[in-house]
Amino acid sequence: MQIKRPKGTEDITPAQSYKWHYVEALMREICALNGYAEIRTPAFEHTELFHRGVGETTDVVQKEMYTFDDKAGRSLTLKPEGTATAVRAFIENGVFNEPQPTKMYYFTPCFRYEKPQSGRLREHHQFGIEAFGASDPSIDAEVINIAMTVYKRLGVDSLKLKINSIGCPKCRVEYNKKLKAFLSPKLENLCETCQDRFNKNPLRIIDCKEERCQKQIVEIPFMLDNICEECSDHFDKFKEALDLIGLDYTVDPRIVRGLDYYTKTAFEIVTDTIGAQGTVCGGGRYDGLIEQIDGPSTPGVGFGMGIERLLIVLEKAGIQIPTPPPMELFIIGLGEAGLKEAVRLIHKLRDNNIKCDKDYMARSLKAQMKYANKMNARYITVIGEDEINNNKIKVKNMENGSEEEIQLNQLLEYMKNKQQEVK
RNA sequence: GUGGGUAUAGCUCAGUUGGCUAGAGCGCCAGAUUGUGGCUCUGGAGGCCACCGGUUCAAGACCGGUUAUCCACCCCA
Repeated sequence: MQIKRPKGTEDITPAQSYKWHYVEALMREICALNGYAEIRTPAFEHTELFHRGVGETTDVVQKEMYTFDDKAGRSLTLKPEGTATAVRAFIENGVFNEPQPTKMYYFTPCFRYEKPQSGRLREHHQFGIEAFGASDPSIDAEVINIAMTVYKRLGVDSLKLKINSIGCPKCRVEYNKKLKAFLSPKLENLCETCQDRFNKNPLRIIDCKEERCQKQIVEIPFMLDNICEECSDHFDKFKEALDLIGLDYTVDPRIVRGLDYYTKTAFEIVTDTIGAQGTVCGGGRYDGLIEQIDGPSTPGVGFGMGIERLLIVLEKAGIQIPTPPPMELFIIGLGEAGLKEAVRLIHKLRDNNIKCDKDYMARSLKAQMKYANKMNARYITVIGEDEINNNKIKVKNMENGSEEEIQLNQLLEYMKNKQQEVK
């Protein structure tokens, strides 16, 4: 039986990887511009990190984690998301001793044991950023702007930004009371999951898609209408900052993120072009998280952006990612002497940053021409006995078919000039 | 975890009410008088028709199971 890739995973083949390079390079550029530096962290962590960081009541922790014991009996878990790890590394490496805020980004695989569908994998990749140490609402807006800028620069302008405030622990206590008071008379009309949510995390009931639940909660009090003065003030200034940047948004009191650590700002960037899984970026503020996992009391805000979903958005929008630059020169060696000269030359040219190649398949001249054409080589040259003896070669422009005769020992200079012309 | 769709060449797919030596396009390889690509033409390689069992004289087609994959729910990026 042929071995196949595990369910919900994807291979990124050489013919596809340039797309990843392109979007990652763009993300790095935008991060650098905004003062965010990369952090690289392990793909797995002690399981406890996610129990404490992501939250016991979340679906992610309850049923989606890839957890296993290593040979010494430690419980480890493949990262289901990026923020908890970033926070752990921030604390562990004492990064809070450096000038604040700490602004960083990462690319990471994330693993969740889910049933795959369009835009949903068991291993997916996230581009994420986190800003630690600042509670200023303008940094919430900065974080979101980075996400929006990535898409904007790629040519996507059809996305919608939805924002909400889900309060802080202080106002949430009051709100939960209010929620429960509202819900308890309707409790038996709610679905099973919501009845469970009622005790563990009533806020999530707002998010339920069950029709019977939606019917019951049309007049449910929203967190947004019940946040404390501090949170309300933060939300106002946050919106103001979005306005100053010029970002369009809609306030959606229904946004409740699925991870427990969020406070105040919560946001989603959504599209309706890629199927049911339309959230292309999600994030928010998590002012209690760092303390929660034994770090100094430090506010934070960040997002995760799914790279696979981003690529689907681009594909659906018909946006072409630029292909890598073509080969400058393909050298066709003929005869023993010509083949040797081809080997010598391609390495000499490569040492001088000329992208070039030769045949390795013992192909005929014609077949090599065809191959060079398929590789989109800009120039080709044929080198055999005569060329070597006379020190003269013809370099052919593959775009227009024209040929120029030059001296063999001038090939490097000739190609350098051609390279200059392009730039 | 629940529901529905689909499994035939590297890729995209045909295969008529069960009757083949299982096909096409693209891609790959080779050639079209021996040192010049793209277009065209010719040829070739490549399939246990997902797997296991059943019905039948006969199964790629029908039935059952398994697995994989796609889509949706839940949830999320």
